[in-house]
Amino acid sequence: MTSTTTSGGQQPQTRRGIQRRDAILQVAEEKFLAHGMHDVSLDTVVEAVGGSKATIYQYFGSKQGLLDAMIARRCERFFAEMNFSDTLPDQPLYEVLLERTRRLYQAFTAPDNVAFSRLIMNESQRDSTLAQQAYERGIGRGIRQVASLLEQAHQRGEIVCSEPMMSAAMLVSIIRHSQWRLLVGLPPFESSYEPDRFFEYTISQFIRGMQ
Amino acid sequence: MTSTTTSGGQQPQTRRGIQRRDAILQVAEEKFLAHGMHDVSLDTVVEAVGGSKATIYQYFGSKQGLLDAMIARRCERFFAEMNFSDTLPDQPLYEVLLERTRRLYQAFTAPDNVAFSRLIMNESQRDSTLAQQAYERGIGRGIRQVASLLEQAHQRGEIVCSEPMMSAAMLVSIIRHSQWRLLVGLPPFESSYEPDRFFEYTISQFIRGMQ
DNA sequence: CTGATAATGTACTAAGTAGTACAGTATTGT
DNA sequence: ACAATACTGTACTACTTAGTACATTATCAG
Repeated sequence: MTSTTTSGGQQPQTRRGIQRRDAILQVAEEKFLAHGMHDVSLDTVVEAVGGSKATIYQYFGSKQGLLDAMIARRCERFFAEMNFSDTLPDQPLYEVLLERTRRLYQAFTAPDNVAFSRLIMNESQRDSTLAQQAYERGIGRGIRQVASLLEQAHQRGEIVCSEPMMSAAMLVSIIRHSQWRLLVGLPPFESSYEPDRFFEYTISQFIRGMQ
Repeated sequence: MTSTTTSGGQQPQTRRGIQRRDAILQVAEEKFLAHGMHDVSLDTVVEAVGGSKATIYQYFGSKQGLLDAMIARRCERFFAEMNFSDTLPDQPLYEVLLERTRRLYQAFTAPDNVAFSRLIMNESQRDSTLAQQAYERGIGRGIRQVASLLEQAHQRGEIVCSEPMMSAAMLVSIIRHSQWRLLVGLPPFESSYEPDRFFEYTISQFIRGMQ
């Protein structure tokens, strides 16, 4: 994850090779996210992308290597989405948290990211380091950023918050909860609330608890 | 899930058959939880439990049937653990919620149940009804019960809570969050808090938000 | 004890699939 | 244009594994 994707196979050397590698990753991502790694054979991938397995083994070394590369690629994109500020703007905390929560919610409940979470979680049984990094740079980062906002609001005197990480974890975990529901095919909230209504209510109560 | 486990294969007719069926389920459960269904072959199961595949197909019809029976069995046990009261005892709400939260936490973070959640989630890609039922009777039930407690506390005048389901979801989702962390091999909380300290802090803030 | 039925071990089949060898084809710098 | 090199299609192998056929052995009611 430090070096973009060196492990496994050789890097392509020609323009065509680069395009082929990208196309393979693209198709593999679709298939793996839709059906899970175990239920997608390399022959299926080859059939959809054209070419042959030789190319896949050339660039990725193994099926696992292909999955790893696909995961690394998706992580990059996802972590880029998560690039929020962690300095508290000059607005009421309520507005700031509402906006931040909405954005995190959007990111975590996008269908592709729901499927991606499932994949990551499955793979964590084989090797957990990947899932741990995805956690730290995904939801974990979201929590730390919210904690930072809370700490600044505390220093500003807007709230009293002795344990920003704990409070932030409480708030952000409701997003993960919605993701979990979507993962098993349920609507994102217990009753058929609109997200906005849920967040407005929740964040109100959350902030009132720190006053 | 309505009829205990009829689908798939034939029920055993002799005492020995019943014992064999149980032994197979026991071993399958261990293996499936530890490594995931795809990475455990029936030959592995047979090797561990003795006997032969013929017996498995006799009782369960297919590998999928064995998994389904194993899941049904675990669900029964898990749902029994979740059998908490939903009438508010004559104690401070803080005490009640703290106790309830501790218990839910115990249930959801027990290693077997963490592994079981992973299995359920994987299977939800193939057929989501099972995962949905597990959700509704597991964490969903926990949320509804907490909501009921909140509603009673509201009527008692101890708190103001216009949307008990929303508030309950906020509180209970932190337990699922810990489960998720354990699932990927991280410690259950962001920093190395003791569970009790985390819950005391969180529930205090949670209740203060409803006053 | 005995016949009927249930359980199970042996020995297979059939199918799918990860991974490879190698020859032929495209690409690219000069 | 022309090597040199990178790429890729064909055609395989080796292996795993879900599922089955059938003969043998255990169980049990009367």
